Amino acid sequence: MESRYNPAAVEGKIREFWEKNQTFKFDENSSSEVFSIDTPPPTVSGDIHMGHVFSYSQAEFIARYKRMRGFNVFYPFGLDNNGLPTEILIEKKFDTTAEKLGRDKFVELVRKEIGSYNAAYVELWKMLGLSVDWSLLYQTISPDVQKVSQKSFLELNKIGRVYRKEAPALFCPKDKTTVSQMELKDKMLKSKILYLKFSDDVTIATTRPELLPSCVAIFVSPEDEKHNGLVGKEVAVPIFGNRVKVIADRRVDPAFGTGVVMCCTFGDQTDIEWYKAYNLELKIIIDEKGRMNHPYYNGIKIKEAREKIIGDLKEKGYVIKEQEIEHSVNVHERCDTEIEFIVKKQWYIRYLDLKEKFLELGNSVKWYPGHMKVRYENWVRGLQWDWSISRQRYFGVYFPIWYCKNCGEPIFADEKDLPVDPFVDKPHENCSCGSSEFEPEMDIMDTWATSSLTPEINARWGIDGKYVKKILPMSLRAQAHDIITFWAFNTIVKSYFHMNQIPWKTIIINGHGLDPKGNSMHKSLGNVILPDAYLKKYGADALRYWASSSLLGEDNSFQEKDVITGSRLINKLWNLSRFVEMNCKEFDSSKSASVIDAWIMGRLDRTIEEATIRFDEYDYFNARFKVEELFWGFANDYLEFVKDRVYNKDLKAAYTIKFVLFKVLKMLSPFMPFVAEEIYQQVFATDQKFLESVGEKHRSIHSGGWPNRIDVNAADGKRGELAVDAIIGIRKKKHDTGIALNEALSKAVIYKKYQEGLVGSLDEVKESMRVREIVFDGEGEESEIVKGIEK
RNA sequence: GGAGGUAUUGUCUAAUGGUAGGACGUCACCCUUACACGGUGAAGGCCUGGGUUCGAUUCCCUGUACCUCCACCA
Repeated sequence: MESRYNPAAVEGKIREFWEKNQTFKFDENSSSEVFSIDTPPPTVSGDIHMGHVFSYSQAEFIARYKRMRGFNVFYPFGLDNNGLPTEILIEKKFDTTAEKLGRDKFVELVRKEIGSYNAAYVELWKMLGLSVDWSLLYQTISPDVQKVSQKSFLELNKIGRVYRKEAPALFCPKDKTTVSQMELKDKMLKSKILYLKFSDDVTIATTRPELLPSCVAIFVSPEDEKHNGLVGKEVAVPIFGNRVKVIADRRVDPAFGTGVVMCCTFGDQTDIEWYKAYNLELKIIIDEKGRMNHPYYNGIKIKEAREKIIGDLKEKGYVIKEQEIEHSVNVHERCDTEIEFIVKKQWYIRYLDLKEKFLELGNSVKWYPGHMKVRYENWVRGLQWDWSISRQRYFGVYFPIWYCKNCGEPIFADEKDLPVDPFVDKPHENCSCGSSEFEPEMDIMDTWATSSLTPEINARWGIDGKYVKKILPMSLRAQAHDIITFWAFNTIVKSYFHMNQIPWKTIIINGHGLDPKGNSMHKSLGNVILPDAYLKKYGADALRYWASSSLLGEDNSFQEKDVITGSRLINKLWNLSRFVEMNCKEFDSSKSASVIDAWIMGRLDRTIEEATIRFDEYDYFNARFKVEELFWGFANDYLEFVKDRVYNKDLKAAYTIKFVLFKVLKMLSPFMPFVAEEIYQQVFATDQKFLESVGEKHRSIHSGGWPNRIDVNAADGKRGELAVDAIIGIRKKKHDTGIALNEALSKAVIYKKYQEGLVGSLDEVKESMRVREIVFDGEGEESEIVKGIEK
């Protein structure tokens, strides 16, 4: 072995070794129980940062553990490269927009460009040592996945779960697309609130004066005595002069503004509720390009419209008061643009009637940590809308639909033709009205409509179906907590509709990797930390060590020192292995009589038990913690105590060291797979005699052989503990009196009460600390063992 | 406004109904034939206020702070 561990060189070599041996290949013919893992396909929209490293590593520890436990692990990977994020990526790169290029050219450009991003992504994940079966790689934009997604849509249509409806939709004027509830965030914005005089007794405070032409009613609170008298009357809208009714509704807060609200179609969600509840008129004044289409404005932009009408209102004396306020508004999370409402025909998935069912399904999945289920339940209970899946964008999965140019009827594609591109393909038959002229559905599907199908995609449902029976429901879903409400939820929805079962038996929810100050990493904050430099400097194992440094579900800030700690552990493991290579070539695997050997074996046994229990609960952190605890005791105490025995050709001590290292290496290998594999190959794989003694037969350390409990002599182990305490006591005395640890002592004095307990292990204590004679004298304090030492 | 989570030394993070372990940093000592990318040792901590208990950092309640999600914001 090299005297120094070189992660960069070793990791490359080991990756090749795994690839050549197909170590992580899912074995289709195996009779072993399958463990299938559903992992998030990362959005291909920018760089992979430490946050990704953090969460993906955590699922990976489980994959490696399960594989070693003998499961036939199905561990696929996906790339989410359709939809808006991908479009924005390419638009930025070429400083253009889809609108400028036109649909066809734009889609072609994205398709061409996306390949290089994919490759870079996969490369980095490989560098990090994800034990994925890369032959199972999927992309959400691939024809196969489009097929699955379109099939899902057709199936939902068959069972009456999709419908098309003209409905108010959240709309982003900048991206020119409808967005879902999920894509909104709050933002504090400075704004003006105007107090507008509608009549002598009606003054309305509004931040959206430009919506005045779409004012269809006025609302007051039923408890508002000041304005109660107005209910039922009609009031004229300033400038436009049309008369609108005053209605009482409890959604009005009499204390806000003037206590009187105008309802415009639409300014916010309450407007929509009122519109529905009171069957109000619909006045659309913002078009799909985000421009005002009311004649008064003549096609100008929303912000310009606001300026224009404020000027007009002031001029005509309608403005009583004007205030600067700061209020939070709904903005599109990707571009920070204020959200508008438009009315449009959209495809929806109808599921509001199934809340109870979804709660029940959520209950049949095991959640780790358990409290994450509550978030899911809150989301389901609070659902108010069906799922809108239409997006007015270009690059994504197309709806498999055409509309008859004559009668407008939608024509659904045939399942056997999937995937279809409605812009290129045509229906096989004429419309029932006789027309043969069709136009394609212009919209694409919401990306979640596709990524909610990852279990079905992995199972190749609708492709060749080859894994449907083998892997569904999947054993495990791993994801972060921020997308419980859509990814986890929507996946459950789709699995229920298509498979009538839960998508996975267990879900683990990881936290976020944060920046060193504890803030989440965002490009806009400029605090994104990329793994590349750290990967180069410390290696993948050390980064993975950081990723395993907090409990499942907890956030953890990235600290370089944690990576350094990981590389210290790696270094120690390496050097200890070198010791074994140099000194433990010869060994005797028969039972040792040493109580100190029994002590370390006892600790090893307990560690195996605990690490196994922890891992089975997806508590990788404490599994690692227990093993590490044992390892440092093994390296700094046990090895130091028995070194002299090994130098003096004690072959049983040599075997004990080799044995413990072997088991520790196995248990650390899910966390630091590269160095573990390298040591396994160099020290153990070629040692036939040792492999036979432990019954090991795996080519790779990761292929199997998670340690089983070992047979230990508990009584000897207990005596060993006292001997170790005595040794540590002498070591401390040596330190306190300034005697070097390797210096010989003529005598050590141990308190009398320990005499009995040390019968049979005195020689080992003497040998470890190089003491010629041990005598017993004195009573001593509670926890003290050693009274004194003499040179 | 609602829901969930978190609060441990200078920093990051565990465990625990009987005053807390590790890492980095700090200090002291040691180049002991695997490792100075090392070893031995030291100093340093349980957010506030209640309650349960013989005893609480740990359980319960309250407050405060922070994080996440949801709703609202005329």
